[in-house]
Amino acid sequence: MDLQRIKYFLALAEQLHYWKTAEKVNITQSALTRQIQSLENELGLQLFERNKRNVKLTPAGKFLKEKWEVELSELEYIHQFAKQIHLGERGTITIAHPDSISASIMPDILAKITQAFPQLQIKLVQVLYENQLDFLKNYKIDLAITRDITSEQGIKSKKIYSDHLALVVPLAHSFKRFEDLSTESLKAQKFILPTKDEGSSYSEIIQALFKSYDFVPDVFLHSEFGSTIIALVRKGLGIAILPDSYMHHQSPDLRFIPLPFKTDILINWRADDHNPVLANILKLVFGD
Amino acid sequence: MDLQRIKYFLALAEQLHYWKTAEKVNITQSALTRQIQSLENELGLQLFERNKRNVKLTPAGKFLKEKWEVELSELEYIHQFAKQIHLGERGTITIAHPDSISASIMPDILAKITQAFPQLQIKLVQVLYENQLDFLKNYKIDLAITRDITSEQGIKSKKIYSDHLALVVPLAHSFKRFEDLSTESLKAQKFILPTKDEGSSYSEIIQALFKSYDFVPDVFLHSEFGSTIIALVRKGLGIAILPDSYMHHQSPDLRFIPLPFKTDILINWRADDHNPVLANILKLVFGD
DNA sequence: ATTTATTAATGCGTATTTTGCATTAATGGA
DNA sequence: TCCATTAATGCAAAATACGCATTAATAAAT
Repeated sequence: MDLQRIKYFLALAEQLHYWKTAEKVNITQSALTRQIQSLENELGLQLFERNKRNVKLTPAGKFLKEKWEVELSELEYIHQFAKQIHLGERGTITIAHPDSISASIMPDILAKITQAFPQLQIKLVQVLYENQLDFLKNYKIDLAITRDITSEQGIKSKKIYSDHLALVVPLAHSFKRFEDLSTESLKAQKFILPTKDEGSSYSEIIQALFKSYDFVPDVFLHSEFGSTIIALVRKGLGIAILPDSYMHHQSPDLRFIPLPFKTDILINWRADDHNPVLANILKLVFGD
Repeated sequence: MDLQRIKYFLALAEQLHYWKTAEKVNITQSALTRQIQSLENELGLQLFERNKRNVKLTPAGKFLKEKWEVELSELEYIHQFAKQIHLGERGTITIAHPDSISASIMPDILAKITQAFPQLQIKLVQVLYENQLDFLKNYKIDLAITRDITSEQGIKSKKIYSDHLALVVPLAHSFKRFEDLSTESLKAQKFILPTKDEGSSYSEIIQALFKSYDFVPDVFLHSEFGSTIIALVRKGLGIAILPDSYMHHQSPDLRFIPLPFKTDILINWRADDHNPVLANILKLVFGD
């Protein structure tokens, strides 16, 4: 059954006149007659009660007019919706990102996305560092924003930002500026650091930092969660090293002392992911 | 857009394999390929992500699979429903009938209808005698059961039943049997009779009855409603003449004395009414 | 009663679309 | 590197849809 036929039927059901209807839908009266006839045959019922003079809907025709009108407009809506999905204007994308950037570049990225594609549904999730790539490969997330470089097969990555590491100390602490730091003064500190992850490029940078001062830090606590670390530093339990993105989190009683070490933020996605939503987002993020 | 195409799409979306699907839906792989292609063109989007080796739904395709499945089954249901309307198995019919038969032949008729066509919706209405034909012609009712013969243009009628008139008296009344009646004894009675309607064949029969006894009755009250008349007789306010169908109404303290006058019950409908529901009901009522 | 105007159905030739067959081209696995 | 698999495509045949002209039925006008 052709939907076009149903449209012809609806037009005729409105006009109840073959000639006028045929003209309106841009076919000849003969074609219209046959379209209606074949529609009737296909359904095995009569749609119109007609003689050579008058056209009138049968009860079944009246019923179908009402139902088909609804059904067709539903279909039209569905097709529009599908088109939007095709164009990547509609759909869902799940993004994992580290806590550190949730107050710095994430708001910018999200603002850009929602402005360009207001119909998009974005799910933000927190994923442990070690799970990020697994989740990406297993379609649990579509986009992973990380500080780690990966050379995994089938995953594409691109740097979108880089920030400096910073030493985080309470306001009252004796460290005020970078120049206050020395191997001696650092050795005396208790450190709160991120979980040391084998092969994580982020923890390698931190290790490189300590190596530049040529000592092994006294780490009394590891945590994967920046906000936990910040809370502990604020309580005076130690000092930390964090990306200076955390400065954007409101922490009035802390001091961030920038260090000459940079940490990159990368965006990772499946190379074979053809979801148009992803393509749009990547275009948006790299576009300018 | 042909619904058949959508069915092909759904089959392929299930199998994700052109050859197997083509075999299943009884066309060649080449035809299926082209059907999907033209569907994609028509919608302006891609349904499958495919190379020479694998077939996979795109996000839009996945969305449409779900939606179309629902929509198609809805359409199928609608078409079945319409078919039932066409066959007169489904729909609404409005019937007017006199109060007198609501406990005699109406239950039989209604039982027959609901048994044969359980999906039918029947509306019963009470209409004043004088309005019956008007309502019928103006599509306010579809079937009028009356005691009056009509020769109205465009209305068809057929007798379905006839019952006797009966004299209705309180049990204590001196009239016990038909033989008790005489012109003299009748003259002494007070009568409660139906509204005298010009040209109504029913009131003509009652007039004929009195003429056979050769007197003019003392009518102290007219009412169109049989149940009102019965209530008045029970209170001892007079005696009445009613169709003996009223015997089926529970009236323990009344006596019905059958009279040798018959009154017909007719069923009336519009001659140009092609509603299949009507045809079915007429067939049922006259069928046996 | 007869004529006229209107209008849905239909016969027929043409144009368009769809189909099947055979072949091609791409791809994953041995 | 070769082979098996499988979606796409060229082409001719079949099916379908279309428009034109005509027909048949009917309501309105005379």
